[in-house]
Order: sequence, then structure tokens, then C-alpha cells
Amino acid sequence: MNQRQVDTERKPAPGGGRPGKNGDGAERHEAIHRSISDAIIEHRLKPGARLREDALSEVFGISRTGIRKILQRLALEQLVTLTPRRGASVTRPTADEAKDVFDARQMVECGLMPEVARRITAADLEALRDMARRERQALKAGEQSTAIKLSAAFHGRLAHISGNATLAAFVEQLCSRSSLILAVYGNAGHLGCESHDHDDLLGYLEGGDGERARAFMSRHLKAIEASLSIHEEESEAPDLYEIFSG
Amino acid sequence: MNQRQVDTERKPAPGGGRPGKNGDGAERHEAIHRSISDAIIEHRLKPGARLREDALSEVFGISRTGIRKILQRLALEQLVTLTPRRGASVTRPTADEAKDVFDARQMVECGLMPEVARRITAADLEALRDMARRERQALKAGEQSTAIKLSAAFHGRLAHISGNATLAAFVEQLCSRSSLILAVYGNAGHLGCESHDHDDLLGYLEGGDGERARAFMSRHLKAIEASLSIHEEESEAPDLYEIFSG
DNA sequence: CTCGGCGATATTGTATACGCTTTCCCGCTA
DNA sequence: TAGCGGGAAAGCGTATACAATATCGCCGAG
Repeated sequence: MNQRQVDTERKPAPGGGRPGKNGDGAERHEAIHRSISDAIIEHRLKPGARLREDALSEVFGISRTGIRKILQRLALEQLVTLTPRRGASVTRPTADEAKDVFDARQMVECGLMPEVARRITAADLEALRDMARRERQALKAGEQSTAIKLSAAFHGRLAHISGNATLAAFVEQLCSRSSLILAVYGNAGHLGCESHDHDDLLGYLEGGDGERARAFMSRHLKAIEASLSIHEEESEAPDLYEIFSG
Repeated sequence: MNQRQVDTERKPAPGGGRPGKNGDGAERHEAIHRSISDAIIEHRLKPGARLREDALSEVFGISRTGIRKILQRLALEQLVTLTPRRGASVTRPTADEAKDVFDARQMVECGLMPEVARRITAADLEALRDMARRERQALKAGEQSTAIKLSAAFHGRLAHISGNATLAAFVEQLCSRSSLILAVYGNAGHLGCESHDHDDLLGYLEGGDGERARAFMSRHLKAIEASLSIHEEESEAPDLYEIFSG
């Protein structure tokens, strides 16, 4: 009776109901990946949470093979940590990693702003304003999960406008990791991005002022980083090496 | 009789010779990954080359399961392309991708130089000088494969000195992809990095002149990019849509 | 009462088997 | 002779089975 399987994407099993006989599993894998990824980004899966292969395969209705593939991809994206004989768990970023991620964002996202200001279109602005608006709404409604995801999506979308797919993908990954960092080091109730920062940024971009947008983005990211309380909470693995032999 | 299996790392099969019974397969996977990765970076596997799972599993003496895992990782690193029902092949970068990669390198590697100049130690300098020397030797000896790999390793190592592991990993990935780009768009006989560029760069870094190092790195990368002949050779998939329907 | 050893269980690692899709070759026909 | 269609083979996608190992609880001894 533990057959309760969530269908990630309403799909009537075109193969006739027999699971996994039709070859179009690629989309399904993609959907499952996004499903788990979203759950992590939205903090519905907290850092440290274990992700057992059996459980996931049961939930999503595919075998462990497919789950392992997805888990490995998530590991390469640094969202989950794969411990050799212990399985997968949601990554708990260290303080050093957090610093690295925000330094990287500082360099790449700020560096992208001039080009974004040059290329941004009216349609882009409209879509981004809508995202910013929905983010504020979610924040006001207390739906932190939605707000976090929208914030990451905003930054990712912005990066894509630069036209550089490689850097945009990197920024997206950094934003996902930032979401994890917020989950560990963020203060409850104080979300990363200030309410009107994104709107202000769009104003500079609309005016084509790339340099001002860059400076603002820099302050924006610094503000997020400053709002964190990074205190290297070493709950597990108390660093005996460092305490004694160190 | 087709049991000729290359042992990537001289390892006497501690399990007793029976393949894959001991659980320390992680190192072996790592070794196989590096083995394939190196072959691609050194152009012993040329872009477009097909990588059949059966053949690889036979060569390395592990089952297709492990090969698939490695292939998927290589795909995420953009070194191989995974076509849904057609298997894996060495990625053939498009002209757009090439531009993106070099723009990304321009932003990240140049941006890293000031911090590298601040942190570089005498030991680092010695190691890097040795790498540059070996690269020149290889180039002189006509061993392009070795030279290419050493050049990528030089840039990667340099990035690591910054202390930012995230950005360093990104740079390493970009360098690997650059190697592929050279294989497709590079002119034979003219390797990417000029002979003495790396030594000159080390000179600036030793002097702690981060800004000059940044400017030099920028010229260095521009020179490499300019040496390419990017001509969008669309041998396969002649873009009928674009030709007719416009 | 606490600590150490031991066995049962749960969970991952690896290999293999099977089905489906694609591809390639060969014969057929116009 | 060239184009087309069918069949056989090859290769990928998925699931399942088996083996090895880490974890956890239990029991006995000091």
C-alpha cells in the first residue's frame, strides 16, 4: 500500500500503465530532477537531510537506477553530497564555501551587468518586473519558499540576458547554492534580497546605465552576505584533528 | 580474446583478480574519468568521436553501469555530448560556445589575477615555472598533446591560488573546453598559448603587480582567441529550416 | 553500571538481463 | 541503375538481482 507515487508531471503513462517501458524517460528524469532541486532550493528539504535511494525510487515510481543518475547530477551541481557508502544528503555548505560562492557571484554577476544593460529588451524588463512583483507578494504572504525560488530565478534570468549561456548556467548554479547557504546561515524571517532591490536594479538597467547597475548589484550581494550569520557550526565531525593535533 | 583491458592505475586487483568485487571502485572510477578526460583534452579523442558504452566497458574492465556514470559526469562537464538514443560522442563546440567560453575566461581568469598576485607563494611560483618550462619543452619536442594538457593545467593551477575553490573549478572546466575548441577551430601547428607568455605572466605575479598581471592575462586570452579560425562549419544538419523557411 | 564485542538489518555498489529504438545492409521494383 | 522497403543486428534505457558494507541494537563481562 506504499504505492503512493507522485506524478511530477501529469502524464497518463502512454505505454499503457506498465512503468518504464516507453523510452521517453528523459523528460521524466528532467522533471524529477527539477522536483528535487526545487525542494532543496525552497528549503522543504533542509541541509543534512538524507535522501535514500529506495525512498525516492518509491516516491517517483522509477527504479533506483534512474534515481542514482539524478542524484549524481545533483551532486555535481553541489546541491547534494554523496558520501561513498553512506548515500546522499542535502549539502550543508561550510563557511568557506559560502564565502567562495558569494565572491564568485560578486565577480560574475557584477561583471555581467554592463552587457545585460546593453542587451535588455522591453519584454525582458516586463518579465523581470513580474517576477520581482511576485517575489514581493510571496514575501508579504509569508511564503518564504516561493520567494526564495523566485529570487534565485530572477538572478538567473538576468544572467541569461547577457547572451553568454556558459556564464548564465554558472550563475544559476551559484544561486542554487546561495539558497542552501541561506538555509544554514540565514536568519529566520530575514530573506536574502531586500524587497525593492530588484526593482531598483531594473530601473538602472532600463536606463542603460550598466556601470550603475554593476555597482548596485555589488551592494545588493554584499548586503545579502552581510545579513548572514556565519559561525562555522561544527555539529558533526567536531574536527578532533584540529582541536588536538592541530 | 578481447580481454585486453588497460589498467588505468597499476593496481594488482586486491580482490583476487575477480573484477569489481572489492568496494573501492571509487578510485577506479576516478582514474577512468581522468583517463578519458585526458584523452579528450590531449586530442587523442577528436571532437565527434563516438564513445560506445560496450567498447569502453570492455577496455576498462568494468560494466556498462560504471561507464554510464562516468559518461554522464563528462557530459555535465561539457566534454562529451549525450544524444538520447544515440549514445555519447566527444563534444564538438559551436562557434557560439567558443565565444562564450573565452568571454567567461576573460571575465573570471582576469578577475582572479589581483587576488592571485596577493596570495602567490614562492613554492607556487616554482611549481608554475616548472610547468611552464615543461610546456615549452613539449612544444619544442613536437608533443602537442602534452603541451596542451600542461597549458590547461597551468591556467587551472593559477586559478587555485586565489583560494576560491568554486571559481577555480569553473576555470578548470573552461580550460578543458578550450582544449576542445582548439581541436576544432585551432590552426595546426599554432598552439594556443605563446611560448613565453606564461613565464612573463609569472614575472608580473612575482612582483605582486596584480593589475599588470590582469592586463597581461587579458591580452594573452585575446591572442589565443584571435588565433582561432572560427568559421561555423556546419557539416551535419545543414540547417534546412534556416535555409528555406528562413 | 558501563564498555566492548557480535549479529541482524538496512542501504548502497555493481553487474547482468531484457526490451525498445535506431541503423544499416540487402534485395526488390520501377 | 537508382530509389525504396523490409529485416536483421547493434546499441542504448531501464529494471532487477546479488554482494559487500556500514549502522544499530543487544548481550555479556568486567
